[in-house]
Amino acid sequence: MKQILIIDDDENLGDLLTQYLARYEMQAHVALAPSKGLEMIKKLKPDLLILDVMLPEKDGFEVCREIRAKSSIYGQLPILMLTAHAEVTDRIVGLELGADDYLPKPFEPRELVARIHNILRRSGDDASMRDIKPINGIDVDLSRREVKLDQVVLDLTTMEYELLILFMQYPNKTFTRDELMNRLRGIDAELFSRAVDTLVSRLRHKLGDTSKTPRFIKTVWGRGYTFIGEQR
Amino acid sequence: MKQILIIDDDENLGDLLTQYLARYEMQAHVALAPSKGLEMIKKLKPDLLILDVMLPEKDGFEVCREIRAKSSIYGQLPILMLTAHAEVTDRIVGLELGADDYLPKPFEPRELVARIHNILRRSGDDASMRDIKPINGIDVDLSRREVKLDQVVLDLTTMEYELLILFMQYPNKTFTRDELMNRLRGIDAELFSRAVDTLVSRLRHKLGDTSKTPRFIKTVWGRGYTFIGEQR
DNA sequence: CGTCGATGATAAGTATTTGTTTCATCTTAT
DNA sequence: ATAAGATGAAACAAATACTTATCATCGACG
Repeated sequence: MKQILIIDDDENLGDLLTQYLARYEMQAHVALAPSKGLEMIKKLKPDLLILDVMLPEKDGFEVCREIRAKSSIYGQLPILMLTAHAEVTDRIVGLELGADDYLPKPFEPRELVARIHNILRRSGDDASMRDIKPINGIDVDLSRREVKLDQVVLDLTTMEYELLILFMQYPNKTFTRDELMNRLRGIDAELFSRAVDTLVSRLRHKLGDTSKTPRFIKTVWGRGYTFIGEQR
Repeated sequence: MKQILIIDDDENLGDLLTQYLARYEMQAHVALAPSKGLEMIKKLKPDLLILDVMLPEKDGFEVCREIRAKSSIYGQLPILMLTAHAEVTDRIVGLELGADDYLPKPFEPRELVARIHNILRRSGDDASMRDIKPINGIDVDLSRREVKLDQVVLDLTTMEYELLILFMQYPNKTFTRDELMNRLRGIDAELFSRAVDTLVSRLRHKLGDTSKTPRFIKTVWGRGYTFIGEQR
């Protein structure tokens, strides 16, 4: 489980984030002050740091600079900064500070989760960054975001790609529509529409798959969908 | 048995829900006002809270916020909110409030039960999430919803799957047809229907079982059916 | 702004599952 | 052995869920 450290003096926000991230299999810890935070980094060895700009003692920029400066101590810890205003953002991400990403407050929680995943992926440490084994003729190159079916490159949309990745990470697992929606969009989505079905249908089509005699995606009637792994 | 607390000032709805949930092995309690509700949480330690948005004293959002804020008192109590209108829903589930799910009124009771199960499952507390021991060549992976018979994956329908799970949770227990009906469909089923027999027959067929010399499901004449555990 | 591609919603058509009926077969009690 | 009730399973009917074409909407991009 990913360990996330949050340095933010807003205790309430910290709690909420902790709770929210828990749903995505991330364990969050909160430090209310930078000094405490730096201490915790050494102990916890978190996988990612969420850093507020507005802090007591010294501001987030300072903290970020310090961490980057002392990389021998803190390593290449990925950092996501929370900015109060959008204007300053330019400087944050660039060389000057070395943060990996930023997010202006107020933000959508799912947006945060998306960014976290992004950063972890870039830093090559995310579970979703594990290589994906070729299955049944489908070959995925995560770093290039390229999918080949029987040596032919497929042109997939974002959703289609994400869905395929998700499926291939858990071959033979039956996903309910809720699960798929949640994993793809980060929150509990509306169930009233056939959005998932449509998406699956589109992906199937590009994979040259048929619902009747599926080569890849099997419909589990009354439950959801399953990506067929190697059969034995 | 799961304890569900309902905070809703509509006494009628509360009664109906209580009754309905009872069929699904959930004991519901109703609090008509938030203050009373918070009190009852402490006493009852419910497994889940159903929270109406429209309430006297203060609205459901307030209550939700309060519960989340005082997690030291209320713990990580899962919350399902009932919203009068669908528009606000985005904010409910997200970080801002920390509810686990929402359901716009009016809703189908079935839908409610489904959501409750979802939430309880996510919070890792659902009985249906328990592992099932392999018995006599049948291996069930609940998280994947996968059933293997002698290493071969079986293709079961929802009802067949549910029936098998139920059987395997209580090997050697003789279920009457009523019991099976009630457990599988959650309602008092008509006693003159042979639906259970048909279902058992179909499951047997997929298991390669025969009623005469049963390997798995034994008919207890005049009573019901028994799933055969390990024999010694 | 207007276009284009991606995604969401809707609905008609189709497929699958599940319930019911029926009848052959089986069990048990006379 | 026979009758009465119970069960098994096939065939049919009803309920339910899925597929996909089509249209609407949204956001990115020029």
